[in-house]
Amino acid sequence: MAEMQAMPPEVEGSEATERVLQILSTSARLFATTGYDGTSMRDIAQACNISKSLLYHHFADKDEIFARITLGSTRELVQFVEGRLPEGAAPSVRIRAFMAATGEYFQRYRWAWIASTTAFWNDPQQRRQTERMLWRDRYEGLIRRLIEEAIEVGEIRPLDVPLAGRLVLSALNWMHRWHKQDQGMPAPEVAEAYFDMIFHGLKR
Amino acid sequence: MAEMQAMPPEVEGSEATERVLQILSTSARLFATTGYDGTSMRDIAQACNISKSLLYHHFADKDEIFARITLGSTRELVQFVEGRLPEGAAPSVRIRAFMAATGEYFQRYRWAWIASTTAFWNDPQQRRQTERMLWRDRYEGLIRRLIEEAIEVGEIRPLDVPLAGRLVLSALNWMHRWHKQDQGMPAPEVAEAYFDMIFHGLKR
DNA sequence: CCGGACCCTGACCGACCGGTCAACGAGGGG
DNA sequence: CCCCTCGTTGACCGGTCGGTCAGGGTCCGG
Repeated sequence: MAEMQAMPPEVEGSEATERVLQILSTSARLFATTGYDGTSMRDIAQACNISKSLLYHHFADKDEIFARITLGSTRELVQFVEGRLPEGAAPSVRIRAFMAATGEYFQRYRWAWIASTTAFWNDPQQRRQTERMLWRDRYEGLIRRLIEEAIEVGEIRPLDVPLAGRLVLSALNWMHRWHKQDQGMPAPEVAEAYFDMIFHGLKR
Repeated sequence: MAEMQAMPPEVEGSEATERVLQILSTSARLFATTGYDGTSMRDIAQACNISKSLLYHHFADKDEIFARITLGSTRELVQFVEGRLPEGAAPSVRIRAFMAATGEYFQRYRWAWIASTTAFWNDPQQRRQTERMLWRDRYEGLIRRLIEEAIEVGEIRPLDVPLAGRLVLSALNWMHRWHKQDQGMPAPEVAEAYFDMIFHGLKR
């Protein structure tokens, strides 16, 4: 179950030819492992076994490749997670599902996820990142709303909601720094273990 | 209290001239904001108002500047935190102090910290990072030992210690992605609030 | 058979990269 | 006075960067 795929479904332009998909998934892996500045167009072309010029036939420039990956990945993450929240369930159950779904998304689309979460968080000149930030805000807004609902129904004690949300997201967003593919606990289980620790507390 | 300083005390070589310190602190800020590959030696020289050649008079190459920052910062972090654990106190109190001290270190040496925590985590060719990794392991070993002690004395329920340690470190290591200087809650308070959430749990 | 659309290529561009080098001026000891 | 050290500089190096360009090959509709 839940094997790793190259890229999330880029439904948008519906112009996802094989070549374009190859370029995107290869670039995602390179961006994730060596960073944006550390990945040259020559590197990408070579890893795809195509000429550098062909990259510019399919994409306007390096930044467009990167933006496609990060924007697409972030948008899909939100929709993926939203689609996996059990409707009508208790808020705490939905928070747990939120975390597990994020873990599963990370496991599936590892490279795109890593490229995305490590990207330009402080770039003064927000390139094409504004739309991506909107999705990111929606993602963060979602976990905050779930926490608020849990407080309202009395499952969670009153506390600093933005900070609690950041605690949850920090645990998830830092996973790529230590979690290995096909080794140790699967990411969704890690996410659920995190939930249990955070929800019930470490205290005996 | 706890105002920000440029660089942690680089006692080591005792050759911390003003110029060297200026180069290190300026480089740390640049590396932290634009990354290693995104920061050129020309950028550093210009930001210091010196010639590029002078950088090579004080340092062998770009990598040495970076290694000095990350290694020095990591080593100092461990010693800083170790020196702030109240001896004889209960393990949970020491865990709280561990987190608060890390928050304070982040606040003081912000740029060096960020450059350090975002550095080459997956570099295949470990440049001069091996010694730094030793300190990093010692830091992670420290929080794990504190958690184990808390379990032994019954303050914390039996659980996956490495995972609990990662939860704590994730919260701290992700702070730089959202915490702003001189705005909002000071970093040590954030760290303590994190501890309270994790230790007592969100559950009502 | 022609023409255009679509993939695809190698040669090439100016800019910038990390790093080197010879030399200069100031200061101090002999 | 000379000479040596030290902080400092601008000119320069080969190589790589992101990006451009003219054109080749192939397939398909007219």
